Amino acid sequence: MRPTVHDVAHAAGVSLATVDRVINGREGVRASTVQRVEAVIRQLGFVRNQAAANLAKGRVYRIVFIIPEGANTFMRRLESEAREAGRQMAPDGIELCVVTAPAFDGQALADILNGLDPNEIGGVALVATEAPPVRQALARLHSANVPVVTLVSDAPSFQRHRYVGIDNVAAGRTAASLLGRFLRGVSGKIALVAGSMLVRDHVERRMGFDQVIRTEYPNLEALPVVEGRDDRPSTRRIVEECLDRDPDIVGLYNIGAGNLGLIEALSERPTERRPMVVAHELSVHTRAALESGLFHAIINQDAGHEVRSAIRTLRSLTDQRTLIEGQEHIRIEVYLRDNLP
Amino acid sequence: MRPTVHDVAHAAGVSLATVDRVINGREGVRASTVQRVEAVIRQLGFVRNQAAANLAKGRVYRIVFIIPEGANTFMRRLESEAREAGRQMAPDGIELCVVTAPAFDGQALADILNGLDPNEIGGVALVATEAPPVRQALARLHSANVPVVTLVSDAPSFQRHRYVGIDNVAAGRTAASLLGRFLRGVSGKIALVAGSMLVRDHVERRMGFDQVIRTEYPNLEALPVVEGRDDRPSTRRIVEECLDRDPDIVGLYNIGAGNLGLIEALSERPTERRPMVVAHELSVHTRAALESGLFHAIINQDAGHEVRSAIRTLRSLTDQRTLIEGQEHIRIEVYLRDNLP
DNA sequence: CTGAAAGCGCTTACAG
DNA sequence: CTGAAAGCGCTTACAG
Repeated sequence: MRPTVHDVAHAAGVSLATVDRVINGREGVRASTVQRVEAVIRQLGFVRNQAAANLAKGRVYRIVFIIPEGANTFMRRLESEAREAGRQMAPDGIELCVVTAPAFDGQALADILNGLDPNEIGGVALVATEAPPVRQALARLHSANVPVVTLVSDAPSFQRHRYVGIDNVAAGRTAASLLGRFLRGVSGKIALVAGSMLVRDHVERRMGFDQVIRTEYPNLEALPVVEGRDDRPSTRRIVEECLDRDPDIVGLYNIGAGNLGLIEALSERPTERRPMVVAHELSVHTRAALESGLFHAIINQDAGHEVRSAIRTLRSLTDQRTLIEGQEHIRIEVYLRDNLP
Repeated sequence: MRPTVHDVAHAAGVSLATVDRVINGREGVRASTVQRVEAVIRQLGFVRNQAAANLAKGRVYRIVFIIPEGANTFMRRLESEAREAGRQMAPDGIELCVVTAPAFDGQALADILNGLDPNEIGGVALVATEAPPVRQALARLHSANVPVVTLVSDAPSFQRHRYVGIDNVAAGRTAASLLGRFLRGVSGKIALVAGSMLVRDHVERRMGFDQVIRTEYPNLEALPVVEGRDDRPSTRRIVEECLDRDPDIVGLYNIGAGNLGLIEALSERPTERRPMVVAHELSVHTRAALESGLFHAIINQDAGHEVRSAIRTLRSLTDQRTLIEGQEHIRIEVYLRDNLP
C-alpha cells in the first residue's frame, strides 16, 4: 500500500494537521519541523492522494467558458466540445459554465467578465477580443487571483496566464509551404481571402504566409488580401470577382472562415481553371471539399483538445498539479484527403 | 451544492447501501426499488463523485506497459512518455509499471504476459508481436477479464479491447499524396525503404502508398521495398546502393525507422541529386533534417498522446467512465519545416 | 507553532 | 432484499 498522511505523521512524530500544513506549504510551522516532515515524505515516497484531497476540500471547481456567438462553424464546435467536456468532467468535481458573447464586441465581453464573482469561480477561458474594456476586465480578474486563459485568439498584452491555441504565424507559413510545394514549376498569383484584417489571427497568418512566399517561391506572387467578413455570400462574391479579374491565379489561401462561400465560388468554375486551395478548419464542408479535390489541404486546430487543455491548465493553476507540456501544445494539423480523422 | 448519495437515499426512502447498489448496477435489489431510486437520481440530477468513489474503494489502479527494447527512437520515446504519465497520474491512484521486452520476440513477450497476475493488475498496454504464444497469453488475460490495448502496432485477430495507434494504410497513402504533390510535373522512380516487411505496420504503410501512387501518379513508379532492419548502418548502406544503382530516383519514402542511416546517406550526395523525402516519426534528427531541407515532410504519431489514451481507455473499461471518442483518435500528423511543434 | 476530532461522498463487509 | 456503521485519505475549524 502507498504511504498516507497517517504514516508520515507517525514516522515524523507530528499530527495530521502538521503534515497537511507541510504538504500544502502553509504558514505556521517551525522550520525544523518542516524539514523533518519533508525528510519523511521523501523517505517514504509519499504522494498525496488527489481524490481524497478534493473530497475533503469539498470544492467544486467552477470554470467559465466565454465563446463568441454567430454562425462561425469553428466557434460552434468549440462550444459543443466545451459542453461535452463539462459532462465528462462532472464526476471529477469540475463544473463548466459555457456562455456566449456577441462576436467582436469588446464591451459585451467585458460586461460578462465584470459580472463574474471571483469568489464563485475557479477559472475563466475566453476567446479574447482586443479592446480596452476587455483589458480592464481581465486586470480585475487578475488582481482577484482568478486564473484566465485565452482561447484560439490571443491578446498578448492583456493579463492572462496562458494562451491556448496555435501559433498563427507558423500556420500561415505552413499554408505557404504547402502551396509553394504543390505549385512546383508553376508561375502565377495567389489569392488571399480573409475575414477581416482587424483580427489578430488573420493578420498573423497573412504575415507568416508572405514571409515564406516572398523568400522561397519567386515563381508565386501573393495578391493583396480581400476581406469576406467570414460569411458565406460575401466570401462567395469576392472570390468570384477575384478569380474573374485575374486569370493568372494558380493558388488560393483562405485565411479565415467563410469556407462555404469559397466552395460555392470554386464549384461553378471548370475543373481546369480551379486554383490549388489551402484553407483552415475541418468541418463537414471542408472535408467534402478535400475529398472531392476542390481543396488540396486543410490546416486545422483541434477544438476538443483546446477545450480540454484550457481546463487542465486552469485547474493546474489552482491545484498544484503539474502539467505535461507536450500534452498542452496545440498542434497545427495538416490534413490531406488521406489522413482525415 | 450537488446532490449526494445521502440526498438520493433520503428522497427515495432507502439506505445508502441500496443507493450504492443501484448506482453501480449490482444484484440483489427489488426491481421496484431500483426504479424508485433511478427516478430520484434523474430528478435530482445526481452525478456520482468519482473522487469519493475511488477513495472508498481504496483501489490503486495498476497498469502494465510492455514496450520493445532496443535503439528504436520511437519506442524509447514511448517508454519515457509512459514513465512521465505514470508520475503525473500517481495522485489519481493510477500506478504505472513500465517493462521492456526483447523486440520481435513473441515468446519473450508471451512470457511476460503469462507472468502477470490478473488479480494484481487493472489493465495491460502492449506493442504487440503477432506470434502464437502472444495470442494465447492474450486469450488468458481476456478470460480473466483484464482489459488489454495494443499500442502502435496492432494484432487485429488477437483478443484485445482496442487498438491505440494510427491507421497505417492511411499513413502510407498520406506519404504518397505528399510525394505525388511535391513531385508535380516530374517523372521518375520512388525508393521505398522499410525495416522489415514482416512487420504489420510497414506492410500496411506500403500498401497505402502503392494504392495512391499507382492510381493517381502515373509519372511516378514505386520501386520494390528494400529492407534496412531499422538500424543505422544497414539503412545507410542500402540507401546508398539504391540511389547509386538508379539515377532516376526522384523521391524516397522511409516506411520504418533507421532515419539516421538515411540522413547520412543523403548528406553525402550533392544537393541537386537528392530526392524528395518523406519519413516517419519526429525526433531531434528528423527535425534537423526537415529544417535543413534534407527531408521534406515527416509523418508522426504522438507517443505521449498514445500513452495517455491507452491509460484513459483501460481505465474506462474498469470504471464506468465514458470516453470522448475524439480525444482518443490518434492523428496521422504531418509536419513540414513550418509547423514543427 | 501544534494537535484532536469531525467530516467530505462514496463503498464495504456484516447482520438481519 | 435491505440497512447501520465503519472506513478510505485527506482537510478544516477550533482549541490550546
